[in-house]
Amino acid sequence: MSVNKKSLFEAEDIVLADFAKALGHPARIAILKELAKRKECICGEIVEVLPLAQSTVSQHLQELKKVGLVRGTISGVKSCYCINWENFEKMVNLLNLAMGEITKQKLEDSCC
Amino acid sequence: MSVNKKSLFEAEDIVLADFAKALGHPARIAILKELAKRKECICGEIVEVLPLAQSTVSQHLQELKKVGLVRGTISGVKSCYCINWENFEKMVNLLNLAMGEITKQKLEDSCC
DNA sequence: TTCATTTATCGTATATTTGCGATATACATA
DNA sequence: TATGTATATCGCAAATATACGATAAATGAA
Repeated sequence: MSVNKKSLFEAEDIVLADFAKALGHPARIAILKELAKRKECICGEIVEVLPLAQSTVSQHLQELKKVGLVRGTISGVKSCYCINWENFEKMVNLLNLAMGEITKQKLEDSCC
Repeated sequence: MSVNKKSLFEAEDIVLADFAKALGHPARIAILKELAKRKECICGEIVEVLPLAQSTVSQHLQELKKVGLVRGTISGVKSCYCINWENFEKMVNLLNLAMGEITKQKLEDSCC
């Protein structure tokens, strides 16, 4: 891949693809579910629940942070993670919009 | 990555992650939109629309096929692609379920 | 101050993805 | 039959993702 062609696509599709990619690993889905379920959202608790090394979990957290689905603040030795609801809802809306747009076109007779 | 740890997660999360991963590239989102929009769904038309080489588009199509979002049949020289609505709707349902489950837990007071 | 704890980051290995050109295959048509 | 067209697949290169252990940084506790 000498060049990355992603930028040549529609801006909306790029944003949605980035969100979807963030959901594209079961560890990150599990993390989001875990964050939603808890109030404390401490990193160590997530590490305990997942079958991965601490450094790997930290990496997945950074990735979720990168696309804005998760927010993290340091409170003493521990760090506190939680879902960035504003962006999470933005993602859900984008997903619904795109999937809805596609579904709307569903025809009585598919050609294959 | 000496070992692939994905199989250690919840089956539902794995399925959803696979679907999400398939949506994780703007080319594949564009392909799905294009397939939904057209009746003929011929590969060449998709190649024309996308800023990618024919072989690359073919690869993306195969990936969508692999997760079951797209179905392809050969009709003469040309091949005919279309959305596999059964699986597409399965994906939408899984997405809604998981995202809904997470959103439901949204608390008045986020800790960070 | 010293030690333990928590977490991020670095370095590294390996796997997968992305992308292209070249080529093979299969059909349609002249 | 020979030729052109459409598409899949192969081979390759580069980029990115996945995963871990080791280590650094920061804090809290003894």
